[in-house]
Amino acid sequence: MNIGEAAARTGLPAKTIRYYEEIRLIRPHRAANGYRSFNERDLHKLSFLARARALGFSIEDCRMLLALYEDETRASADVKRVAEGHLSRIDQKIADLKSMRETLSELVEACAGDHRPDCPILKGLSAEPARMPG
Amino acid sequence: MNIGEAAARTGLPAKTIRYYEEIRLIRPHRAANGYRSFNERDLHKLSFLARARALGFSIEDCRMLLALYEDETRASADVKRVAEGHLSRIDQKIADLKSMRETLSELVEACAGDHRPDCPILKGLSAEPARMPG
DNA sequence: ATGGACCTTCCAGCGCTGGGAAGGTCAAGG
DNA sequence: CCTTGACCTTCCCAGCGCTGGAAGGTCCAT
Repeated sequence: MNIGEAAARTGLPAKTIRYYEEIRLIRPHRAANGYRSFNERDLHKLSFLARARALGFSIEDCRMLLALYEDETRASADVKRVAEGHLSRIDQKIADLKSMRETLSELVEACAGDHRPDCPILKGLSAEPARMPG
Repeated sequence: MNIGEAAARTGLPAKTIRYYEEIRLIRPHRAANGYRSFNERDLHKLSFLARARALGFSIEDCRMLLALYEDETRASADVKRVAEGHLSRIDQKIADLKSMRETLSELVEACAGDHRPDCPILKGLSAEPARMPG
């Protein structure tokens, strides 16, 4: 099938599929007219990529996971290692965001949000953030 | 002072400071020899930017916040609106990451992580993710 | 005069698309 | 047979927010 149908069936934009081919994640055949030609195997790989990307795996993680997916002799430990690495990166991001959220919401709550110029948010951004007042 | 000292005192890399000038967030003077020359006001703005960026504000948010910071007649409501917008983006990101984390950790926990090829993580990525089995 | 630390500009790249131009190909309809 | 329009192709530019490197100018100490 052509790229349009592959896009429709995997939910990935055609642009993204071309990009995945460019970076050698997939290697669809070419028809005589030069069009990419996708088989069921390609579709599976694309769907796999779509799900892995939706879980936030980097492209390089995806490349590794796809290789393991295709390797019948893999050890599940190898897969698990990749996933655990990603999990800890997610945890780190969540922690960072929560910390930002904490600071920011304190500032927002302290701000009257009216017509006056006095603003704790700007004060907080212009001064070294004071530590817990206690 | 030169860019090196400005970098040391704000904690921002010199490259980043040059970039901020390029996108017109700051406009340091130039000395006769062509070197950028930073005054205290520039330093304050750079520190402000460093803190705003550390809280995850986008460059465009920073541009807006900096303009409000410099405008003595601002309304704190305008600042608050920017901050609240950012706060809700943070909340959305946290929610997304938590959702990823949830799915991923279920898969990781189900994986034996041994020498055998059987792997629930790969299975989960290759099949339509099953909804709660209940 | 020389060395090295500093400064300058410009160019390219990261991951991951998205947008759009310019052009080839195909199937259907007049 | 020719046109229309949907599809496909490649290529290049843009964006985020820097970051790296190359090539070269400036300054200061020795």
